[in-house]
Amino acid sequence: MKYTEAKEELIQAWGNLGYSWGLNKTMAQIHALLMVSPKALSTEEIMQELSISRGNANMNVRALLDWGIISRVSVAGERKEFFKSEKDVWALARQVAKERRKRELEPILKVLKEVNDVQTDGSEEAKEFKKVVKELKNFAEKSDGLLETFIKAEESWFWNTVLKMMK
Amino acid sequence: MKYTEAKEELIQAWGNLGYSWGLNKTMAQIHALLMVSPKALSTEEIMQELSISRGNANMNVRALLDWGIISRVSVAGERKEFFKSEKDVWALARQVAKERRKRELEPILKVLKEVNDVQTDGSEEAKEFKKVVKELKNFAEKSDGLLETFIKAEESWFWNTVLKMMK
DNA sequence: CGAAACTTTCAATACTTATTGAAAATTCAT
DNA sequence: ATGAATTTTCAATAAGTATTGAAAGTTTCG
Repeated sequence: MKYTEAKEELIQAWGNLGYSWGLNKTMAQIHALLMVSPKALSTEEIMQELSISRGNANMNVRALLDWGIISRVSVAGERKEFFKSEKDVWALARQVAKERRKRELEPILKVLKEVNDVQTDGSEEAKEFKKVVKELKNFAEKSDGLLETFIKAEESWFWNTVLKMMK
Repeated sequence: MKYTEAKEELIQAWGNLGYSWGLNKTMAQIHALLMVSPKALSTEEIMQELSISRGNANMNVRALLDWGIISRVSVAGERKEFFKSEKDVWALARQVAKERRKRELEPILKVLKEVNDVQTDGSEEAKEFKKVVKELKNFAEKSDGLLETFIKAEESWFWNTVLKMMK
């Protein structure tokens, strides 16, 4: 397989994966592009490589900056901005986990806490409801704890521990 | 807070969470409804409770059956089908992990393997590309292993191990 | 300051995905 | 086999999301 094809295919696949990680397709593709690029790229170059419009490039670059997984770079003698990706996959995963925790887990935890002290009228429905909420809350809290550990963990420590788990 | 409100809110919140787990909103809401219901529900009842059409209910119920997180139930003396959810949150999480592994991780692993033996023309771009692919592949494989362990694990063992990790 | 270089915004529009509801297909008791 | 009960399908359409591109805004430098 030739390099250009391979690059194309990787960007495509990364686009799909990123999508299921909660990014959108273009966001994930820009990210993939910056991942495999040895130098920082300008908006122009991103537009070119992915055949997307200026507006699209701009919006998604900013979203990536928001998520904290790419950063701005100044190039001496150049007026325009360049962007580079965090290349450490581990750091990237942590960042994504952090964002998703904030965006997804926290809201449901809030609801579960609220809903937990519902007034039970003694009906079977209400009893079942309470029971389920309690279990969900327990699970969500444990997951939250696990995620937090992951987010704060050092790479080597984490994988060592995980490897032990997997034995 | 009253029970009916609480139920409403939980279904809503679960809908959102489910969505970010890769289900769609209605799928997740049907699931939430079945989770909190002490008895199995018919398509009619699902339509009623969530104010959705027959077709929509049918399609999403089937998708949930496909994912293996709800099941059919026969009720003596009734001709129509009833559905109930797996209520064990843990089993549910495992099932979702399994599906997502199949749908998301496996395809990217395939691409990474393909793309891994690209012919490097010696350019800096190609070298960087190879390096990044290698790292991604390594990460994806480790994640895959971890997921597999999770999918196969017993609940108590898993949380015990995780709790140790979190110390 | 003035104007070229560059970035951001956003209304219009294209594209994608979800939903409806009625018709077709299936199931099942008689 | 018949037909009532039930489930499934699917074309039409609604709703949601992403993308464009040109205009407005900002920055930088002579």
